[in-house]
Amino acid sequence: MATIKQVADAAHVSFKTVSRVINDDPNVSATTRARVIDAINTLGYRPNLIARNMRTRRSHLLGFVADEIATTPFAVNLIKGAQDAAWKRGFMLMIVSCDNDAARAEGAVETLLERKVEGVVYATMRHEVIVPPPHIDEAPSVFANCRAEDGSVASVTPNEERGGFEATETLIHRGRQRIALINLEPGATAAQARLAGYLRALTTHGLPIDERRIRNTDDGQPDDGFRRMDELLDLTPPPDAVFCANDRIAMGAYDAIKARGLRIPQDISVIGFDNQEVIAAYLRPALTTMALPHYEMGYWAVEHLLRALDNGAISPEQVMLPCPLVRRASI
Amino acid sequence: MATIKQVADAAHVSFKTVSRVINDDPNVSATTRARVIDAINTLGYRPNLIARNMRTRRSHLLGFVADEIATTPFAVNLIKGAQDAAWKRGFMLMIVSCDNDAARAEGAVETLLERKVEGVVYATMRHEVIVPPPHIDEAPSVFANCRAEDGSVASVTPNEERGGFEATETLIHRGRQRIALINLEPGATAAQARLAGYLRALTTHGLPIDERRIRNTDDGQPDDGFRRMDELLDLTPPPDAVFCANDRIAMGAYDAIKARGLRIPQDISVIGFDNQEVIAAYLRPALTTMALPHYEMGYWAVEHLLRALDNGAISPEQVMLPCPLVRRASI
DNA sequence: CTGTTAGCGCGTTCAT
DNA sequence: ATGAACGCGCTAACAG
Repeated sequence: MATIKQVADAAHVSFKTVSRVINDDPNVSATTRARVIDAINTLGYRPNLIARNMRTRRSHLLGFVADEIATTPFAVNLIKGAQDAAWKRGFMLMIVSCDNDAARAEGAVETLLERKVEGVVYATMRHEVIVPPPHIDEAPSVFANCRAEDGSVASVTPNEERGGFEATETLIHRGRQRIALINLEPGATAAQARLAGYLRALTTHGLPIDERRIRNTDDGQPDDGFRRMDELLDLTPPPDAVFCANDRIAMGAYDAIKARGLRIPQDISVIGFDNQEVIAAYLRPALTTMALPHYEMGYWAVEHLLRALDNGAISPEQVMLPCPLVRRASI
Repeated sequence: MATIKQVADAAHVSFKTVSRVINDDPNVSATTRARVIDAINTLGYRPNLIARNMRTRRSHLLGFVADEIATTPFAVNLIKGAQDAAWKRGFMLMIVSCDNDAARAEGAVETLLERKVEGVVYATMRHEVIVPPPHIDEAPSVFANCRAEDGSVASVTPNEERGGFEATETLIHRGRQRIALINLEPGATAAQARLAGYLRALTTHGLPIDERRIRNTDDGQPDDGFRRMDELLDLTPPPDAVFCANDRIAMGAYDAIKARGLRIPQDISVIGFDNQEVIAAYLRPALTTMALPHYEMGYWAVEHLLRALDNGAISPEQVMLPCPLVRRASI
């Protein structure tokens, strides 16, 4: 690999002049510049960013620590958003998944710090309240899709309550009156907020709250959705719409509805949550659902980090991003 | 951030001694070592890997370039496999997605090279034959889930033919005689091989090949699967099993089968391909399918890279990994 | 067992 | 407009 010095020799200038050319310093005559560029090309020279960063003490590197990266396809959008924001400013991401292993999380943060990342985003695959991994405070950091209990670290999370509200309101605007909710497993951070939004929508629109129409799942999976939907259909009168707190639940609900010979959306409207594409877009009829803003969260997290680097300080903002409605054919 | 020199001062030793302690050099007396470790801890010292790497000329960094990262959930397993293999050896991954943009791919490779990655894995989300991105040959590289037409670069891909063979054979062992195939869109690299495997299985087991039972899709999506399955069901006699060349096609086929009041697997067996979890595991009944070895490919790619670094040379092996059968309830 | 000197490839400071 | 000397934080090579 050619060095700056070899280029300098080839171009018969000092290596400092080469440095100037690389960094677009105007104080180089056109002819010298041309000669240097020529030498760069013939030698296939490539600046050594490691060396440069060591000197400038800026790595243009951001760490991205994910609690895990396997189960859901959400990671991908989070990363994509983060990367787009970083790439635009000439930053690169160093991504580590720690598979829900605290030791690995700590190790990841330490390694990233040793590699002189200028900031760290810590992302979880499920919306959660977390205790920050050790040492993460040694670099500017942002939590994506999760937040610290004490709000000490900047965070960006989905506005679940408003999502729940709008999902329910969409059903109400559709003219539905007996709207059921099949909620997530009670432990999930999002469960409470989505329920709260559901209740607020009913109240706001003067609809009665019927406890029998509200069900929890054990694990938020399709089998659960099937069973709960089946129970709801036994009610008299049965619901004319159902808000499934995630798309997998909706997937199971579809089967239960179809098994009774009912039609979606003519007999019953279904709305989901998460916009898990492979499910939502492919169900028959395609599922109307609330999208989780993963891409936007990743993007915001990195932008906030970059802003902090510009300003020399990071503000511990707690931002919530909307969950937009994705209209398909199920309501 | 404390430096090695500050630690040395605090411990009243030369900075070289600190260096020895950090690198587990045995030539340090126990008492000195203890004193140094003490200083390290009180100062919160963290070695600067940038500086170390500059000196040792080893970055312990691997580049991971993905053609895109958004549409399918496959990226995640590829990355996970790569990361696990890297982490085990103290390497980190620098991941870039270039969104099918050639310019971005070239830029990504250049940036990675400037950052002194010791090797690059280039991965595609769909099994493909590609022309290598420019400059990638400047570092040891491996293609994952794709290969160069001329075999000049090491590659690891799924054994699609054998997967197609085993999928079909599984159906045959189940006692099925009239096995249909709904294949991918004809342009897909995997389409030919999966078809070849299907044909070989029929031939091997002395079953006739009936052209009418072989259908292509336009885009490999559920709607397509629905239509093709519907056509197949019009045949006399209808197939008693169907090999869907991906799980999304199978998803559509399920709907077509159920719409006719037929039962899976009693009336007709369905086997898929890809093991796209959110679909395969959640369909009712759960879909038996062939898994794509994404994790394994990512793992192999990095291991091969690491082997090459150990050996000082990379061999352009063209490895194919098996697609294991995932038994569920649909056959 | 410990310390000294040199230098990795660059950018910064100052001189010319 | 160009160059020389210096140092970023660390390890290698050698000395003691």
